[in-house]
Amino acid sequence: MATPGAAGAPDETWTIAQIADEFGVTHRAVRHYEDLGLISPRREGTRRIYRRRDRTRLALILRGRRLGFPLEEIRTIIDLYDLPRGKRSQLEYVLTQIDERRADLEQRRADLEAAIAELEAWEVSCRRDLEALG
Amino acid sequence: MATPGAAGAPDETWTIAQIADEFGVTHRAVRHYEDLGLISPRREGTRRIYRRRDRTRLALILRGRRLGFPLEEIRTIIDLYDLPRGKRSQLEYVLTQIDERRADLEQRRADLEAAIAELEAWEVSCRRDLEALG
DNA sequence: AGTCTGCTTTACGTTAACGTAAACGTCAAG
DNA sequence: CTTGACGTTTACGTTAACGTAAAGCAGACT
Repeated sequence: MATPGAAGAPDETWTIAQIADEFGVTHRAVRHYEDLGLISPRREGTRRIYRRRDRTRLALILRGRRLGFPLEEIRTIIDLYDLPRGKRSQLEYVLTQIDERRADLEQRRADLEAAIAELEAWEVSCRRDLEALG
Repeated sequence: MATPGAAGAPDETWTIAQIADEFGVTHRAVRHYEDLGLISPRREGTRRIYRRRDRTRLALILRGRRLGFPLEEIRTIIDLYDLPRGKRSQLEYVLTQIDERRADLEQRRADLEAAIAELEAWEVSCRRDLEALG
């Protein structure tokens, strides 16, 4: 679509404007993520070339951001994905990291559920008051 | 406990150090929330006096913060709690606000579930690799 | 009286996550 | 060949959410 070759080819590439547009962020933001080492697109001369792997990472970054994680923390998380997991010690390290992350996420989930439940109870009470008014 | 009167009395009060300590934040943070209008403790002379209502608000603030909401947004939310909900128009306004908030929270929940599911799948794959190593 | 502890205001400093110009390269179209 | 459209680096600006002095009051202890 963006480059020659069959649609959906595994070596499809995009420019910075294309992915920024597609993900709804600015080029500045994308370059910022690169400065912090969250993505590292290839270069064609001086131009940045984004591939599927970069898109995947960007999606992870944005989700992490929506969840309120600081970019530095997001970096350590997605870096874990690329860690060589051949040796036992590395696997065990990844597992402990996963546990930490999950504990964090579970805490967030608890907060979320509480907030949602509160909102719903509130809504019910509002609707009841409304009906009482005719 | 902190002031004369029976424990659990509805007019119990606390100093800034006490609530800051109890909620695990700094006095500076608490005063910052006040600067932004998120809490407004009574004064005894020049000293701030915190009551149950302030504690409730602080709890809401901190949960909002854990959820990654900006303080300004948190302010508009908890201000809604104190809105007079006598008239129909006010009730309807609150209901629309509740809907907006809930849509936001549902989005976050989706992100959260996705992240957790991903982590779990990853963990399974790691454990499988570990077993393969003996 | 002196000193400590706890609280106060005022105000500048800091970090994160970009925004926003400035100044320049480059390739295809007019 | 000049004009755009798009890309690049460098660097200062901005907002949020506090941190961190600095300097002073007020009641309790010694």
